[in-house]
Formats: sequence, structure tokens, C-alpha cells
Amino acid sequence: MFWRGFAMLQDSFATRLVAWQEQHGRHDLPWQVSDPYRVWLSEIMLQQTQVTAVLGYYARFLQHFPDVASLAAASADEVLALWSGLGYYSRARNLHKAARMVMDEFGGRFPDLREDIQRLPGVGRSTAAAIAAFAFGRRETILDGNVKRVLTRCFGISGFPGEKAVENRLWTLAESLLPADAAQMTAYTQGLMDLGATVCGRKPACTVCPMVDGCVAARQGLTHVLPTPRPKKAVPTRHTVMLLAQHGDKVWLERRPPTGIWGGLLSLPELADSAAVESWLAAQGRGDVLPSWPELEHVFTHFRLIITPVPVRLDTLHANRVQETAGQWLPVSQALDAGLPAPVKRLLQRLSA
DNA sequence: AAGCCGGGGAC
DNA sequence: GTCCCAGGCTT
Repeated sequence: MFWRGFAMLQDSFATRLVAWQEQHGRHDLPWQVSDPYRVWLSEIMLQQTQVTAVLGYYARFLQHFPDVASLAAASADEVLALWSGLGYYSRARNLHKAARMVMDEFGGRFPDLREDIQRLPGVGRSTAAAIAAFAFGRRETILDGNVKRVLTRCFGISGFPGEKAVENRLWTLAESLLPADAAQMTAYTQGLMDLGATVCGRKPACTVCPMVDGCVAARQGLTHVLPTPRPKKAVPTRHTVMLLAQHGDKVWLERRPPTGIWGGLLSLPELADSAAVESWLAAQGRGDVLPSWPELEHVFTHFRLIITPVPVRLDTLHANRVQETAGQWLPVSQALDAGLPAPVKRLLQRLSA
């Protein structure tokens, strides 16, 4: 009977998970601490980003900004530079903004209620719940990709979890599964993530799963069908021309607008077509178009970008021209340390090689 | 409700 | 090549 299995698992879910986490879960991750600042930073970095990708960034970031006060005092450029290559750069801008909000609106003390934490920019319900649980032992449930995978399988819930109706159902279910004892919230929340990450993944290891005897997907052979995958849609291809202007050992970079793709990052100028190269060159000074470079492909979640790099060299610059534009000449080595989109960084690395 | 926003790991 | 990850914000 489905309903009997459901009720049995629902009753024992938290108990099983906590026991499993203590025995088989992860205990050596650097953000498994009670400092809300460190928990918060890790949760933001881990949004749509895998643990292995975050580890290095996390350590480097903490080295520069060990607490919320130092982060609030930093410039946006410093923060973006430390985020460069991690992706989803609005996370860095929101992180910086939120640090200042903690200082100004919460008197430098991190809020300890999920509802208050959630008011910080870049912090939604799941991230706020993770911080509340890990740093303050609150009985709040997370609902991330791991939890969605575990719950849709354990409780046999079909439909794409990104769809609102399915997600609402998962939130309600997740809340009903919380342990009664708040002292277990750290192990429980970590257990949800660990189970999803190390056991209930793409190819689930059901034989070592603490939920296997109650899991609907395991019992009905549906682990390969659940969770229901995102509906497919064709990704469009876009083309762009990037100007790779060199003057001595320097390269010309421009600040991108604060919103949109690569918001706020330094980048190479984008030109409408190759005809625009000549006019740009003529306006800047005296120089030449260099032999062309091969195209560069960069793939996003929602589109494919083909970049045509156009290298040019400026021998002499027109006086006063620099002040009229939003760009700057930077030594290549210095540019590589700034916040740059990944493909732009690859181009500049090619330049310095 | 649907689209936007990066980069990389796993397969 | 495909899929999706410790999601949130905007429209």
C-alpha cells in the first residue's frame, strides 16, 4: 500500500537521516561551522555551483574578508575580482550589498530568524533556511536540488520540480519531515544535502541508502525517471565581435552595465561587425588590424555565444581620447586579476602566452 | 509562470 | 554531446 509506506517513511525519515549523517555524512567541509557569516558565504557560493568548484573560492574569499565587517568595507571591484570565474555575478553584488545591510540595518549582528535572513538580497527561502538551521539551530527546511531529488524519489512525486505546483507540494512535504528536536537541525540539514550529493545522485546507490525500504522510486524501479527532468527547449546561438586592442603591454577593457550578462565585470568591447573595427581604430589613434584569431565558443544555460576576436594594435593614441570613453588601458597581467568573464579571461591568457 | 543569469563536473 | 548543480531575481 502506497499510503502505508508513505506514513511509515514520513515518521522515521528524520531519525534515519540524522543517524545516517552522523555515521556516513560529510564532516570535513570548511563551512561546517556555526559562524553565520561563513555559513552565509558558503550558501551563496554553493547556489547552482558544485562543492568542488567552491572550495578554492571560499578559502580565498575568507582570506580577504574574514568577517561581515571587512566585506562591507570592501569595494565592489575587490569583491567581483574574488568572484571572477565562479559565475552568476549578481551573487557577488548581492553579497556585498547584504554585508552592508547587516552592518547598517542589523547593527553588525547577523539576523537569526529565517524571515529576517531572507530579507538580505540574494537570499531566498532555501538559503535563509540553511543559514537559520546551520548557524542558529532553527527548525526551517531547505529545498534545494538535493532535497528535491531525494523527496521526489522517496515519496514518488512526479512532475518537473521547478514547476510551481510541484515545488509547493515539496515545500509542504519537506516541512512535515523536520525533526521535532531543534538540536538535530544541523545533522538533519547536512544529511539532506549529503544524501542527495553522495547517495541519491544521478546513479543512486540504493543499496547503501538509509531510506531504501521506504523509497517509492527504489521499490517501483523509478529512480531513473525521478525527478522528472526539465522540459527541453532549443538554445539559440548568438554571435558577437570582441575587440582585442593592444597598446604596448596594455589591453583596452570596458566596464559592462550592472545588469544583464556578465553584469559589472570588466570585459572586451563588443562590436556590431568588423566594419566597426576600422572606425574604432581611427577614433582611438594610429594602428593596425592584426591577423585574425579563431572563433571562440562559450555555452550558457540559455544560449550559445560565438565570439569573433579582432586583435588590433595601437601604435599612437589620440590625446584626450581616453577620458571620453568608459574604458581603460590595463596591463594584461593586471587585467587577468580583475573580474572578467571566463571567455574573456581565456582570450587574455592566450595574449600573454 | 517563465525567463534570465555562468561555469564546470559528471557521464 | 547532455544534464544539472547547496537558487534568486525580474518581468
